[in-house]
Amino acid sequence: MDPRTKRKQREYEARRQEILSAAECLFSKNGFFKTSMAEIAQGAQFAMGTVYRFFKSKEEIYISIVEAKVEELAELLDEEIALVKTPSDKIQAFIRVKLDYADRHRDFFRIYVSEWSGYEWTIKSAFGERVWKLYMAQVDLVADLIKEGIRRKEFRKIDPKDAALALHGMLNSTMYVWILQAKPSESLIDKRNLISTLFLNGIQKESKPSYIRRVV
Amino acid sequence: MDPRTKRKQREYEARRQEILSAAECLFSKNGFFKTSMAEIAQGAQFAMGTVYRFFKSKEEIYISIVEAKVEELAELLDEEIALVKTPSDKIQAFIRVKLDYADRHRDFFRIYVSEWSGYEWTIKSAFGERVWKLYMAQVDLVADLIKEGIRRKEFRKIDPKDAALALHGMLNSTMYVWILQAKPSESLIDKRNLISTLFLNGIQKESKPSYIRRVV
Amino acid sequence: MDPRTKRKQREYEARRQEILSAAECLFSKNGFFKTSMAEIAQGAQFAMGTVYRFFKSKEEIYISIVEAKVEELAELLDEEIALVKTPSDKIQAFIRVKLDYADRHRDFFRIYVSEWSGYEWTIKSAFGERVWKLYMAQVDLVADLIKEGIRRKEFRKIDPKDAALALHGMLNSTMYVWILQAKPSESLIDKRNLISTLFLNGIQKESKPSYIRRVV
Amino acid sequence: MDPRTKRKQREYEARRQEILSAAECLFSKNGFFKTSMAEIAQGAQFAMGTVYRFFKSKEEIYISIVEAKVEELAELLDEEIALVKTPSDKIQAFIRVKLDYADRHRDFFRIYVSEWSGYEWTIKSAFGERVWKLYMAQVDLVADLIKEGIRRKEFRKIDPKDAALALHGMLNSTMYVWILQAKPSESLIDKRNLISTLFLNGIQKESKPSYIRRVV
DNA sequence: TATGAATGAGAGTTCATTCAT
DNA sequence: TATGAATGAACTCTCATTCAT
Repeated sequence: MDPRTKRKQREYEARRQEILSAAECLFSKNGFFKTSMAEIAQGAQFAMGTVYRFFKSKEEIYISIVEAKVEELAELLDEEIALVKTPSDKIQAFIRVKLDYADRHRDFFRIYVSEWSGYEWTIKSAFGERVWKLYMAQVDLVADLIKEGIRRKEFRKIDPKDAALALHGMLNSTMYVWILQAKPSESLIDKRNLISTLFLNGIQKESKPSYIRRVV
Repeated sequence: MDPRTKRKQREYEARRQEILSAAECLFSKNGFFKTSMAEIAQGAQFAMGTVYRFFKSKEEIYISIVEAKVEELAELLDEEIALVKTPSDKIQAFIRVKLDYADRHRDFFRIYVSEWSGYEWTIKSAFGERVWKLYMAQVDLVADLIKEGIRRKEFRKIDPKDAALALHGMLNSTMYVWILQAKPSESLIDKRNLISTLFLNGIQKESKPSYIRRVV
Repeated sequence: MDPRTKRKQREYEARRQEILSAAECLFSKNGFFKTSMAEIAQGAQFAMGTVYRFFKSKEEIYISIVEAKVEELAELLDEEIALVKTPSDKIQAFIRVKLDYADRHRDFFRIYVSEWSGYEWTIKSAFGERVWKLYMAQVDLVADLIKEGIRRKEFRKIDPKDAALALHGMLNSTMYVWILQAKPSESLIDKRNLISTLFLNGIQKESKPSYIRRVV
Repeated sequence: MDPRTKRKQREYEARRQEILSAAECLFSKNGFFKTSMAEIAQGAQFAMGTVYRFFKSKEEIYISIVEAKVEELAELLDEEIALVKTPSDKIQAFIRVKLDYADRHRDFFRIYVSEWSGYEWTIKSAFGERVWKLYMAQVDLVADLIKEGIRRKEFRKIDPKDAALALHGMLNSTMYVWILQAKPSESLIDKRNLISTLFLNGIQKESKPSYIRRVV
């Protein structure tokens, strides 16, 4: 490819990222509705018209932020889950990676949790649908792990989707309250053992000795 | 009391309710920001000025809806929990009552879940604080039940608040997805056994035979 | 006349006065536009509908206040001016009575000055015209005194109307600044000698020894 | 400076002036409260949002009009007063310049007089304070001239501030009535001699032959 | 291509006035 | 006659989006 074109593409991407960064910070602080395009443009050091060259609406910026991060998270989850064998271990990895990611992207997770259960009703668009699908893909990922666990007789016969949803909720509410605390007394990652234990004990066969590997 | 005054009070309350009803429906459908006072007034069949005789701002309407319902739910929870003895049974009652209430107040729970995890950042006011406290009171209620269970050696030694939060999340995400389905294939109350089993197995002592009473 | 009818009339007048009193106080404090009918009604201890039985609009209340007081002042001026003989003395009496009246009706004079030169452009009605005529009648009263003084060769040949207007302005600005002071260091009546001296010296024949009687 | 930037500044200033002009006309005709932002925008041939790019509130427009003109007048007064020597001449210059300015800025003086004595009670803000100070600076300017006249034994021993206030009032009421006349039979400047004579005779030492220079 | 001034519909809120009780 | 709840037009101000430069 023409190196000139390449450089242009790189620059384009860089500008796009700057806008997303500025917007992420503002959305996280003030919410979607109380953040204005003027603020986003100023935060990204661009004129408003320029912002509109990259995103056709405020809504699209919002969706793009969520999409990018959720995709990144999805990849991370896939990678880490692939490293271990048993469904139990995979679920533990899932929990660990997700909490860790939230720990490191606090700003974004403010938006994430909010989107997951708050804005969905106010942002109805093709994009909203796409984000929703990404979310549900995460739930389905866990559901599949549970299904495999049931097949292996490690887990009890429960509805995999419902159980996956429950795990999602446990993680979300935990993250939510952690985010609200101005100075979290403890790292979010410390909640990992509680959630792992709680969830795995909850779905494992009663007979099976509940052994949760403690990760240091 | 003067019967005339009484009737007036009744009428006042009736009108107030009509406004709250209309607003609840609209907030539930479109969210707080995309619902206008003009829509609320029209929905309640009143002039805008009339709405302002009952509520001094849009925010107050919102808060009133949440507060009233959350308080009602809190009372229901208290009552039902008092009817059974053991922490396990009380937690099961908690889950049942909450899912049942959501089943019967679908519109409101759209707002409830939204508020619980999305709204806090955009509306911070004395009212917002009050609602937040009501939410946390529910979490604390469960935390106390868990504490008691731990004291009785029925539950494992876990952080009661964190566990309570996890249960809250499980319920919320379950309700959330159920609400999003236009025509729920099954009643929300059917999820009760899954969540009860999952959560109680999760927190109970491993030695103890996990016995979840099936409620018919 | 039927004594019953009489009592009714007395009561009617009493109610009317209560409304005017409350309104005067409020207009004086907050101005015409920032005073609401609800406040006036509440201040007079009546329902809003009742206020409208006595005055057909907020504007009419405003005008009525001004009219009543200006008429009272006009009568006082006539009486006091009649007690002395020379144009000089009459003018001094005019100044004294007006300042004294302002001293005693501070609230009203806030409105008076305001009306005299502020609100006229915002309140255009038949009533506004009437108040304007009352004001100008006061100017004409002084103009006539000056005319008489000129005829008697006590005053110089100047335009009586213009001179009268000038006196009006001197009084107004003096009263205005006095009213604005939260705690006037001195009584408004103390300004009398300055204004009398200034104005009479200004219009008297140069040859004539300027003798201003000092009133104790 | 970059010529492009310069042109932009010029255009910005031009637009700002257009808004101020339209507002001045409307405020003068209908008063502050009965003039709506929609009318101002329409009068200036702009969209409402555009008006708000230049002024952050209706109040700020109002204040800006008054401030700009009062400052211009203040400069004119300073200049003209500096051209003559004696306090008497300076006071005459003051009167002449002010009447002349009113003659040429009729619309504004409607607002000026109104503000001077009617507005203070309804708009109390940092801006209002500023305008009030500008007004009082004019009074103080005259007060200083009178003080100097007293020191030179040209004027009688009177309170300089009170006398200055009286002059202000004479000018205001004269201007006010002139403004109210739809088609003034005579130019406002013709009142100059009356006011000068009246005021200077009023404050000059009796012994001193009253010599008022007639300006052609 | 980048700009940011201009747009104008629409927001929440107020309040003089009316009228059923 | 007295009430005060109801009205709804009008208010000030915001901001996502467009487009001439």
